[in-house]
Amino acid sequence: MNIKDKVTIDDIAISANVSISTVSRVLRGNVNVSESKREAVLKAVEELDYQPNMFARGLVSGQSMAIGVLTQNFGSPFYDEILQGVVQGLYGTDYFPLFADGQWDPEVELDAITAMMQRQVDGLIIIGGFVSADDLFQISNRIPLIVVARHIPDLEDHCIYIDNSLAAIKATKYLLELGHERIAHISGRAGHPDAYARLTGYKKALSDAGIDLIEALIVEGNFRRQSGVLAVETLLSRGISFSAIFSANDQMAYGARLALHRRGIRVPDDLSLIGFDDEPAASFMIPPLTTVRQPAVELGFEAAKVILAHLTDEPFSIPRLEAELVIRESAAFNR
Amino acid sequence: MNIKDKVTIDDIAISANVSISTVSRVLRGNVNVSESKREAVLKAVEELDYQPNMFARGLVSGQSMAIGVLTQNFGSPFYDEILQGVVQGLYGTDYFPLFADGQWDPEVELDAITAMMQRQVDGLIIIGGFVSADDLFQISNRIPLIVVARHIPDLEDHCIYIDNSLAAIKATKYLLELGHERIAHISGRAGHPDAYARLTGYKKALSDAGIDLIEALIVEGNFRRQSGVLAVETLLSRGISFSAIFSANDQMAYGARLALHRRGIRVPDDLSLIGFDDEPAASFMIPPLTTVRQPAVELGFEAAKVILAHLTDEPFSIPRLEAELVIRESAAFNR
DNA sequence: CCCATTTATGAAAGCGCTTTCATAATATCA
DNA sequence: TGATATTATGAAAGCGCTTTCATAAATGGG
Repeated sequence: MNIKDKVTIDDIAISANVSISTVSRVLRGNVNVSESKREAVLKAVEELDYQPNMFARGLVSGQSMAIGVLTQNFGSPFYDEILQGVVQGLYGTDYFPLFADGQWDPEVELDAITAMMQRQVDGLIIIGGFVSADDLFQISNRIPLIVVARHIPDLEDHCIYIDNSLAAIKATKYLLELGHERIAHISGRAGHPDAYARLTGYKKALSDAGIDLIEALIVEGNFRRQSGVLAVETLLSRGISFSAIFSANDQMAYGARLALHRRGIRVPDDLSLIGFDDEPAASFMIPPLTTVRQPAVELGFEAAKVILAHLTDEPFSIPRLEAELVIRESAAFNR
Repeated sequence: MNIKDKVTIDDIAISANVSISTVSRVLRGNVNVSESKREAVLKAVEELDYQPNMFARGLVSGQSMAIGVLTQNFGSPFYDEILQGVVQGLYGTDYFPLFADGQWDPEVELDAITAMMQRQVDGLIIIGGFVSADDLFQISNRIPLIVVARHIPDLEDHCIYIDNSLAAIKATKYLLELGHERIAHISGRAGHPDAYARLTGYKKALSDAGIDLIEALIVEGNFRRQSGVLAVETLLSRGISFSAIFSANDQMAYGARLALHRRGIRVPDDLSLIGFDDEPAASFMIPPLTTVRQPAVELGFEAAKVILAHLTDEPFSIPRLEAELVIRESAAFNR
């Protein structure tokens, strides 16, 4: 058919023997066009395999029909699930998602946001990340913005997130109910709000139960698997006894599990282990991991829906989602 | 500063008291402009926080400075690693990746490709997928195209992939060397070329070793974890003895591992297990999974580099990458 | 110190599309 | 049947930018 040279609206107009205005009209489909011309145009479009140039279209309409989606890392199960939610939420609509990877680095994130805004995205979904609240605030009054899995007080009605502290309380409480008193905690990356909230929840649950906090039972991880093994090594080397571990995410729980395995410590017979996130892989851990489920897909899905509502001026409200405990086999009664 | 209304090149021109031509020139930076005006322009750009409209720029230049990247599924570790490679390969260049998720569905894939082409991407990287060779061929002579992790005979010099059959031979051979003779195989999704190639390699290795193929030792999976557990159930229910399993990917190996765990079959003591891909999580399986490593990140990185070379008319050649066996602890001598 | 170059700059065209505006064709009603 | 309201259609403007073209200013050589 056509080799290389792009087919433009002019080609269609000529081929269908109408003006470009008419071509545009049948393509947009919102104005009256006689049946005969409509058919002629459609036929020409078909024959020449015409694909409208979104740049030209966007330039005049001011809309790109694209939504920028900034994730932190392709390959991070929790974030990937949110992404899937966004994909699902946008599928079948006229909007196309433009994804970017922030690499856990505020500078890269900002670059990506700039690049997306230069590409005239009609809205922005930012998943987690470290961009300052200030910057986000600036962005939010330039373009519809939804922040997922992160809570920014000044941007209350732009944030879809779950209460991490509450979720951590659920996890810790469950361990408490199983009779564990000396519960270790592998915390998340220092300075990360989620890490902080989960740690806070852990402490709260303990104090609510009237149990004294033992600082030596807390080890700092960075949310990555390897830091889970390191954490267990550290914990063990401290020589304090404990019967359960609450890990601030599943990834580190896997690492912890491996370290325990190497030491011949059985889970849950000798030690109970509980994670956070409920990644798809969690139910395939040996033994299947008891964890706190974050409704990741829903988070992404809702974000897509809310931003869509934004763009179409429909009313909407930020949904409030909650984490729930998923009981599997990695935690058992203390004995 | 500026609330909502977009700053255009005209605003800069007025503010810097020069013509828009001059503004454009200092921004593009390839023509002489007097130092004083250059500074004035830069200052205005800074003050007004001007961000060029890529649509306008792309419309006239015919270039979008964007590269479309089609993956199959955000959250699929192997694909995500390739994506990371692409991100790394493109980082710091003037090109921005536009990602799309094909959802393992040729129709969705085609839609995504269309959407990206309408957005005038300068090049396309397609990772795996089911788009017909024919369609890909069409695409390839419209736009620079690189296909990753898939081999299409007619598009030899557009494909970056590894020899899956050879890789499967390595895995099977290793099991053979460990003294296993009755080796089961959990194959990948029916109709998938990689699945077929790996199955072929498995058969080849057996026949090379003079071992008769036992059809009942082959179970069909679909590359997902759950199918791994099903596969083991099926295998076990067939009542044939076997001392090792070669799974066509790591995901199914995890599933298999869980099923084995449930049955109380120890790995590797009672049964050896070997995977394919070497996902990041593989080394955290209990026990750490022996597997065939696909150089996923490199695959993506090279794809980015090759397409970049394409776009800048630099010479390049398609790199040939190979899989290698990663020996960990899930496979042991047969006894 | 004058004429030929070179350099800096603005005006204007044009990228592919949408949409207003004007006009021609057609339908509607008293 | 004539006047008016509707409907269909093309011409043209304009979206924000890059780049050619033309011109004015600066430079240099004899």
